[in-house]
Amino acid sequence: MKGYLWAPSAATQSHSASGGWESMAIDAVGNVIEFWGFKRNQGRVWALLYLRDEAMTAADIEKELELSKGGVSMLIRDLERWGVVLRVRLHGDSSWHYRAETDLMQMARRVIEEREFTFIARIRADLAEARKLAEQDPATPKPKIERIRKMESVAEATETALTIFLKTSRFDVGAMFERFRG
Amino acid sequence: MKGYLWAPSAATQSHSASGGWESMAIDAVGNVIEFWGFKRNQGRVWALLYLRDEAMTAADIEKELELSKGGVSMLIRDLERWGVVLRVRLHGDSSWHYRAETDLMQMARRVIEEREFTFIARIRADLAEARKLAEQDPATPKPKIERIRKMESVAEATETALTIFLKTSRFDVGAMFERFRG
DNA sequence: CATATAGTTCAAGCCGTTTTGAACTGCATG
DNA sequence: CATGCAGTTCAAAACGGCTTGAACTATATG
Repeated sequence: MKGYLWAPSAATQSHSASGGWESMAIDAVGNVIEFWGFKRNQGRVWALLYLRDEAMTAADIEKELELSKGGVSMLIRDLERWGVVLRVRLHGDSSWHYRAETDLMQMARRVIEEREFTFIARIRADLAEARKLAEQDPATPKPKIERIRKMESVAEATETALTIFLKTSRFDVGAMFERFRG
Repeated sequence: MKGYLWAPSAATQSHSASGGWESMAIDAVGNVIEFWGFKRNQGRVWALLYLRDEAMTAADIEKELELSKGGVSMLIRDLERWGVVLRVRLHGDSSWHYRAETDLMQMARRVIEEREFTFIARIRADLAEARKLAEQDPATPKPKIERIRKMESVAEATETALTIFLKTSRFDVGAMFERFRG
């Protein structure tokens, strides 16, 4: 959620990728994924592998996406850890090849789930703690405590939004309805 | 959506604000708001004014939050522009005083609405354009076009999620149901 | 085992964003 | 109209995250 300044759309063309449209699509995925709080290039690597639908070497990726050796290594490590890229050994070749595995959305959901929820939970805890302390001090005026409570509700709303957000990314619409039924 | 590394919770204590709990609450708000893609200190300034529930001068804010003169000026300008902080002239005093106005959520929704939607719309347009070009080239294999389409659906899902997310922040649950009814 | 090539690590550099602080503007007051 | 204080502006500094590339490790091959 930080992307709000933008280079002209058609600007990033011609790289080394086949058609201009291929890198256009790849960059687009990079942008969505960055929006979700991941690195742009993680999205680009995944998109390249997914689009090509073939096992590529790190050297290939490095060349196509104009990234550094070390960078590719780290990006792939992340993607592997998240299970969206698979490392395969190809018949006679001595080097590793990489292949896009699952849908990106799945991994985005999983990672955001563990990452952002702890984050929001921490904020909520801090606010709860602050309110507890405020309540303990008899000098604190009642309305002030009420305002802290209001602030807590902002954090709660954020958490709710995030929950729904993740549920949606799972396309599990049913579960979302349940939330408002109980 | 980029906050995932964190300093110890109890660390930021004791500033100059009255109780430790006050700055704890203020920082918490700063963190939520940063999560939504705004500046941490925009959230902190708003939170201070909201918690105190009184009109404060820029100098007060500067002191309480340990910010620079210039910084406070710019932060307040932003908050004013968004309509969450109001500038008032107090009886005999020659300087301006500032007061928290609306609920933060409202402004977050408004700003995100205009900012993030254009962002996602642009990504979708790029992907659509890429697919169009791919389709025009007869050499492009059908499955590849299908994969671009799949990528488009990721962007679409993101947009949907964002919509629901904003609707939720408006607590307009009814409208959200409509979305899946039509 | 020597050599070559693939892959990893991490300190240093780069780059975009935020903050600072000094110069400046505007305004009220004596 | 000189003085002082509130508020603004903006270039430079600080900060933080990402990427680079050189040194290093691991692995395959003759």
